Amino acid sequence: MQKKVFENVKDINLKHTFECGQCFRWNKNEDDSYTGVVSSLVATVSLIGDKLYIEATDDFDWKRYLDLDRDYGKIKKELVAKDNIIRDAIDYGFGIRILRQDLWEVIASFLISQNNNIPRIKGCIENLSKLHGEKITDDYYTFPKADVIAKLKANDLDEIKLGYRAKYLIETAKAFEEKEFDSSEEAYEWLLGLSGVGPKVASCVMLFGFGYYGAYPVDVWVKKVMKELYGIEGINNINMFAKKTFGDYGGFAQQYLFYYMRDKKDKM
DNA sequence: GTCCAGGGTCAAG
DNA sequence: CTTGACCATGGA
Repeated sequence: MQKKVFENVKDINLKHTFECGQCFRWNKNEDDSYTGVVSSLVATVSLIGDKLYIEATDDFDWKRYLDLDRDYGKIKKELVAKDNIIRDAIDYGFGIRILRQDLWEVIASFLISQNNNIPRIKGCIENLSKLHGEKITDDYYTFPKADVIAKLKANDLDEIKLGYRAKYLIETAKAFEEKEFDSSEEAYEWLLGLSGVGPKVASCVMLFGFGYYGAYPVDVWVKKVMKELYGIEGINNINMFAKKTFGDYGGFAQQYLFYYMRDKKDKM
């Protein structure tokens, strides 16, 4: 076991970060810590005061993964300065941090997410890992790599119950490669060429996989929050507004708004 | 039984 | 460039 402690950590809350819909493999424990699979390790993260404790089966760059070097206080301040409406959403999910996740896992996960709900997405991903990932400990398996999925036939995924998404996953696994891009536009166009990847999934991958923080993924919840809080409808109007108002911080703004809208409904 | 979920594809207008 | 039927699955 590798133990690490990060002291004086600000602007982080584990529930906000792990349950804001950006990741699907972290689960809450009874003591409010979170256990999840990242890369090829299992880790448990707990936050006590401003100290972050991490216990993992292997060494890992947690500072990068948890984006600990970024000043989220500054980002929140600038967002509120440009748009007063987002204040409630930021107060609600004040501890969100955007994780630096593995590119392939993000592509595959959000491909599965289409027209699906988060509990079921998590179930699909867990079953996919159990069936085709590598065993780490008794209960935890790695997310299967693209070349493993690429070798499968459609019926190899039957018991995962991915529905029509199964063929997208295999086709995209075949086409996937770790690539370098000269610009974000080029990366986005490459993503749109993948099977089962449209504007929304590609935006999520830009944000969560490539770390392009100007991305503003629009799903049913963001549509809802844009209509109810801003009175804006239509994908083009939403995109224009987001670019104009949030600019390079669009991804952060989107996460606060998404979490606010989606989590809040459970408490009404 | 109907509606909905972090939508995309494809054909038609 | 936009619109709409269709796509599997399970929970509400």
